[in-house]
Amino acid sequence: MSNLELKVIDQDGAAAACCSPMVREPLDEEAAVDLAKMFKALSDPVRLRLLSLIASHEGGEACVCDLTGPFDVSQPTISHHLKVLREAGLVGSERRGTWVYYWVLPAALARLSALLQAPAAAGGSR
Amino acid sequence: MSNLELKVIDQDGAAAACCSPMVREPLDEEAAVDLAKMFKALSDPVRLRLLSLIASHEGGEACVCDLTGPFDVSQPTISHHLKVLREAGLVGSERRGTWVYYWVLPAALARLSALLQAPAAAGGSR
DNA sequence: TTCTTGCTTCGACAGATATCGATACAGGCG
DNA sequence: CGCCTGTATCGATATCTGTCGAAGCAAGAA
Repeated sequence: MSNLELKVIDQDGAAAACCSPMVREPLDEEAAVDLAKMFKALSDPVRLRLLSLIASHEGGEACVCDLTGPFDVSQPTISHHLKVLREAGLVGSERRGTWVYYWVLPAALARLSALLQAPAAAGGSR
Repeated sequence: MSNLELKVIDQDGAAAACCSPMVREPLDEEAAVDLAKMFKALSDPVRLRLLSLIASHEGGEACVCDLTGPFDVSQPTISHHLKVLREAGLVGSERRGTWVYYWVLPAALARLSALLQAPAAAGGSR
């Protein structure tokens, strides 16, 4: 295997530096509790789709009115899921006049992504 | 913000090929349901620690007897969490004589990691 | 065989979660 | 001001989840 270290490019100087892959060393309990909250926010199909809708929306943000259409659930339920995503630190939001806009916080996703970096060829699967 | 594009270094040419980042295009419902199951398996602190314990264990695998010690929960509970991880496709297991061994399935982690690849500077965070 | 050890399954229960309709709040428009 | 629209919160409820102790199963030892 190459001797290149995987380097995650430092985005806006944030995140990604904090978390080496979990497959390299055991997580301590405190970190596990923290990370589990974020994964829990991702553990619902509606929230996953909301997140991807927001992220892939033009300008990187979307108002709630753009988000209620594609789903079969009621508007209060969408609002609930957005709150969960917000409280998990995965999205930010702001009211602008009549509408409320949501956008993804990339550092949070990057943190989780880095954590799950698999060793692939490294350790061998068995 | 900088105009640098975030480039994620291609690690060992593996994974990351199957799933483009969710921030690029909306997830369809079927994929969301499937992925949500995996994230749900990661949404518990005990399971996160179990996974990292298994992955970082010598040889890339660990028997259940190695996994019960570090936790405050009962052994049946550990067994339950291992089952959840297994049914989510995140780990494999095999009985070898007296002991049962678990190992991480790197492709599954890689898939999730790729999905969460953030565009960072690309779209702009707001 | 019987005993012991390692692990899984079972049954129960407390607490969390997803969902809804109803209601409240915030802001723009007459 | 009153009304309408967009969004959040409330209260209720059915389902899911994490946890336990007890019991079951598998494999080696005596």
